[in-house]
Amino acid sequence: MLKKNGRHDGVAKANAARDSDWLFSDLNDAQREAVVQTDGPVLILAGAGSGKTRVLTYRIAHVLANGLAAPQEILAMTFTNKAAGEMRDRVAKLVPELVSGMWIGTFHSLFARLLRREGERIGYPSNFAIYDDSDQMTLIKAILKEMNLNVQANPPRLLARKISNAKNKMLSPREFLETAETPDDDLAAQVYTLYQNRLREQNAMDFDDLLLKPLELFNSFPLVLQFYQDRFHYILVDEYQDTNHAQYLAVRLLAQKHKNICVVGDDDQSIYRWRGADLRNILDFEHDYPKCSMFRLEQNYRSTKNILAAAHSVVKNNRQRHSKELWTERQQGDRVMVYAVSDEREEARYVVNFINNEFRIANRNFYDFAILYRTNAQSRALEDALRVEGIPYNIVGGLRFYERKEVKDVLAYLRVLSNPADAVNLKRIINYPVRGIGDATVAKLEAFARDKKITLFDALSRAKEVSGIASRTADKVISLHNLLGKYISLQNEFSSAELATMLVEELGIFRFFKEEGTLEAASRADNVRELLLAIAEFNNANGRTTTLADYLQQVTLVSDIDTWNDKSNMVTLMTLHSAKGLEFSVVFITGLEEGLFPLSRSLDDPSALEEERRLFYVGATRAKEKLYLIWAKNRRRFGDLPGGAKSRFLKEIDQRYVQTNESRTQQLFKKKREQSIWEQDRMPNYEDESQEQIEFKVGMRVYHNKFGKGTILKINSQTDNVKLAVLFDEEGEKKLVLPYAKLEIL
DNA sequence: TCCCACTTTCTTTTT
DNA sequence: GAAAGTGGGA
Repeated sequence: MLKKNGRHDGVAKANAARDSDWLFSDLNDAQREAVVQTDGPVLILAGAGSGKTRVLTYRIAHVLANGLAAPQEILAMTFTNKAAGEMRDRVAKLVPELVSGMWIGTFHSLFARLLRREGERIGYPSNFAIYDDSDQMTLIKAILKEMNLNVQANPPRLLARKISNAKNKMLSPREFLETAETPDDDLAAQVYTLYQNRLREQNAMDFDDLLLKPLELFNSFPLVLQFYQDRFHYILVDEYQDTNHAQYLAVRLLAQKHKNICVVGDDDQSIYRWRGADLRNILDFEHDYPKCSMFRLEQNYRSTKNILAAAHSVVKNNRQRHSKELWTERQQGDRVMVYAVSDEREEARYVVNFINNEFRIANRNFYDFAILYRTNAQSRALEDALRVEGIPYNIVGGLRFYERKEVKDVLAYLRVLSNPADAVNLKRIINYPVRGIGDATVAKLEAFARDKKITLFDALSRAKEVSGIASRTADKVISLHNLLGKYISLQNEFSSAELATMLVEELGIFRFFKEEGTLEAASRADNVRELLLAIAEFNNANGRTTTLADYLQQVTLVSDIDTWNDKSNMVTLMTLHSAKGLEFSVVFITGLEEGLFPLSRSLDDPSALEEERRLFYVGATRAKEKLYLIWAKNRRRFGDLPGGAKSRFLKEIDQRYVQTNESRTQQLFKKKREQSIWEQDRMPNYEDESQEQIEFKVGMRVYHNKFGKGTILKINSQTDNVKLAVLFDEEGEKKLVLPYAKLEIL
């Protein structure tokens, strides 16, 4: 990404002239060749930081400026909305008058658009719902219940994964059932069958369906396929290494007529195998499109020589890759810093110190820094340290706004209004706010609906007919149906923002939070307010004609990175996965321990391990000037402290590019060992320092950084975790688990 | 049907 | 230490 260098200014001035100056002034030879080769299939192998987005956007601009195609004849697919938005903006800078009408977006959003237009043919009315992971999980749990199966013996998460894997292999429920080899798979196939039926009944699709249903549509309706084949003269795919089989097939079908398909990718940056991404799609491109042109972009404009060389020395250990090495004209730069620390808290303190140091020695801003980790759970200790130091930070991922309970509740109403067949969301709100319709009643209604072959929503209106539902309960059910029915018909008269506002008012949600009176309820109310604001904003940005379904789709298909604001001056914390495609002056990769990065689950699977290695490569190549790699000897995971071993990736780095500053504790340890070499080697036990459990006694005054001061009432040390009952002066009595509660003795 | 207290799980990564 | 799930009692 070359967003901040001055070269773009010249570009902005260029207009859509036939012979475009910018084509020559802004691109290197390889990039230019890739841009002007517009005919036929093109594979661009673009290394990290080699300007692949630039090539894609210039290619689109080139096609448009030279009249090779009209905007609506261009289809460009990415994986995140952020990437799509960036691409659109950059094309707009080059050829401002030619951008509207292009299909630029994520696979999921573009395919959803296609399905809203054409899905009716395969039985999906245009208002179909999109189920996210949690909807999916809710549905699977309901199915297990229906099948009288134990949730504990059959973890819904596992089933969801199996179903998704089957879908990614394009196996129908029947095919999956036929190929099932174990009883577990057999069961999964049965759940899959019901799951797919329920989705259809509820006019809903999950994320996988968004990619698969277009294929179903194309296969059943060749004329529809033909229409889109004719339409899209130029097709471009970003991050091609992350496409799965369905995406591969869809792209191939769409490109069949004009064959102007251009894919950009880097096999070294393929990190979504677990989501069905198939590396073969990029490795076999030449085979699939025999007459394709191939271009390699190997000049890196981002990182220093040291960073690039260090990253390469790791990734070259992978066997499944095109061999290649990036080069750069940039300076040698500092060596990559590798640090060993005692635990995650020290790790966080180190990061904070480094940030402060970088501020002193180099003239940096907060947005120059990124702290990367393998799992979201690692952010906590880092956040604590940043907060203590008063460093502004921004977390990408973690709890999303749209995943908060109160937000989901209101959204659930809107989703039912948009698609009344959506039983997953209807069940979510059927007793929210509490209106005396319990599980037993819902179960009877569901049975009735199934028996009469109607939707749950329609069953609500006939509650009186359901045997076993008391008359008073049936009245409540019917009044809910009336309420929903009223708003469903109001949809045509009011914008979705107005509708949502009226609904929240009528439900008395704010009143409900106010009565609760707690700080937490107030913040929940704020979140609902924010949601209403967001809906209004969406209406304003996209015009009043936008439907509720449009808004809900957008909400469901946003990713964490889409909402990240790279202009705010804050340190960014995020997972390595989220960091793909970004760049920062200074990058910290934390938690480089065997078992965490690479993750333990991948240790015995060579392909998975290679993917972890690519993830390391992706992380390291985000850095422009400085790269810090940190590992901790002890890290709290699952409550206990496994002795962490240094990640193999650290050992694989060519030491010529590395500077290792042993931590103070490690030096002490080394010194001690030298003094008494005959003594048994033992890692210092940091836990003993921080948790002198014997010190706590009943009656003692203590301090907790959330609850304040208090007195210990009771100590229960029978279990592994010592539990304390403490009477806090402000907050009253609380039960605390010692290893988690950071209690100080006063 | 609802509420509270207790237990269990969470830790891969995401459209 | 949070969130989600479970089970007993009102």
